[in-house]
Amino acid sequence: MSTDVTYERLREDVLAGRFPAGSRLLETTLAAEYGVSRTPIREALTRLTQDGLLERASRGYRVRAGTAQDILEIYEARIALEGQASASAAERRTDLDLARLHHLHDTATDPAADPATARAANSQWHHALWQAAHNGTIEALLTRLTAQLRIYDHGRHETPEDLALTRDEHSRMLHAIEARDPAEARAASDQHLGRSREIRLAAFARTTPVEPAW
Amino acid sequence: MSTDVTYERLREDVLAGRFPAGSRLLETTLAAEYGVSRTPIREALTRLTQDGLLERASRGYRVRAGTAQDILEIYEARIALEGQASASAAERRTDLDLARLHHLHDTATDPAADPATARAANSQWHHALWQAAHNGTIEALLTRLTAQLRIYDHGRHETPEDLALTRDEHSRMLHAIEARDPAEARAASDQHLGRSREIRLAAFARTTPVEPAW
DNA sequence: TAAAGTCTTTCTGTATACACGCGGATCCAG
DNA sequence: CTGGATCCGCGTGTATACAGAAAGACTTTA
Repeated sequence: MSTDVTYERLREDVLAGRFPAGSRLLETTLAAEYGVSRTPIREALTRLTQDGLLERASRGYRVRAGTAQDILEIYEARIALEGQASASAAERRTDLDLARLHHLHDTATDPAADPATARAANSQWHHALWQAAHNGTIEALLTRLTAQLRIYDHGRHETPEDLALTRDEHSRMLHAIEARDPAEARAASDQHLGRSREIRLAAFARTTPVEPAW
Repeated sequence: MSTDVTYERLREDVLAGRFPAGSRLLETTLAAEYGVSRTPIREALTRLTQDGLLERASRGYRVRAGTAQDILEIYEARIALEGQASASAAERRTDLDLARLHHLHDTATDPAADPATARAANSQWHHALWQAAHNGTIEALLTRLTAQLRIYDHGRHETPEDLALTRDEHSRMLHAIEARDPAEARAASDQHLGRSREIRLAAFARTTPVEPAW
């Protein structure tokens, strides 16, 4: 019962940026901190390493310090996979998938919603899209890749213009999927994610000094 | 020293089909079999599960029994990623990358080579292609996906016509990469993998009864 | 004062112990 | 003979013990 819970907790803490950049994650320390033995901690750490969220250090582990190059790599993979997922969704979506996408899209674009809610809805919208592709393999890969991207997101926040663009691009993808037009869905996905990549790169450039201290 | 070695050994044994289909992999049994304690076995099993090679059973683990649906899913992901990798390789390949690809291609197409050597060279050729894309993320994902496909390959063997077609398709990809033509490289990759998928599906249909016994 | 070597401390890797839980087998009843 | 309940054994989950290795500090020497 403890190992899965521990994994989830540790994962949340990593993704929420609760570990100072560059700090060492030690099995012994974490075991005491989470009130379990080293065994579940060990398993959680290896899983998180395989998820690409942590990396081994000389003594323990550390949160993976991403480079701009990593962002480019991850996006190249994500664009390829999510483009395919969008095309597949256009071909294989059920009416229920479509209703889900519409609902989340409406939630995200509700002018009365606060930014946090809108952001969560946008994130869930992507998940719903992957589900609509009816390919569990691709869905799992995309879940992993976007989790890796979240590491770069600490302290980032969208501007209203970003949100408006996101809304329009999601809208274009949604219409293509509704119309069962795979090529258009893929093109819309590529456009959306290409812009998303630029935003993340810009945010990264803004927050990262030219020459890291280490 | 033991855990990585154990993981490699176990992985090889799984991929080589040394565990009877549907048989249970038990920590205790494997620990005795490999002459180590349960701890390294545990870690190897969780990693292999995350690799998509094993799945949990009620008591232990079992080699993932793949369905035709799984093959289609994996190929959909692989085609998307390897198409992107081919395009990226066309853009970013170094002369060393190109030399590697040529060398392996020559080895694979050497009429004096035995089938096993040619097969190994073809497999290495794909690895070299992924490297030439200079995207470690995509390379890692493709490595995992093709490992999953190997589970379906037991007792499969290419016909001479397959090998000839593979040679021609690799050749087309190689020329596109050499000529730095991303679109052509992607198209050639799609064609190659699309045919590869059909071959695997046909082999699967041939070896799998319509209604499984379980 | 700086460099090199040693020593201590600490963390990991592996093994093992112990308890819980699930599954199968056996036995009883209908 | 079949359905169900109970009991036993095996395997996993978690904790812990122990040894080996590596990093850092301290000492010694040039």
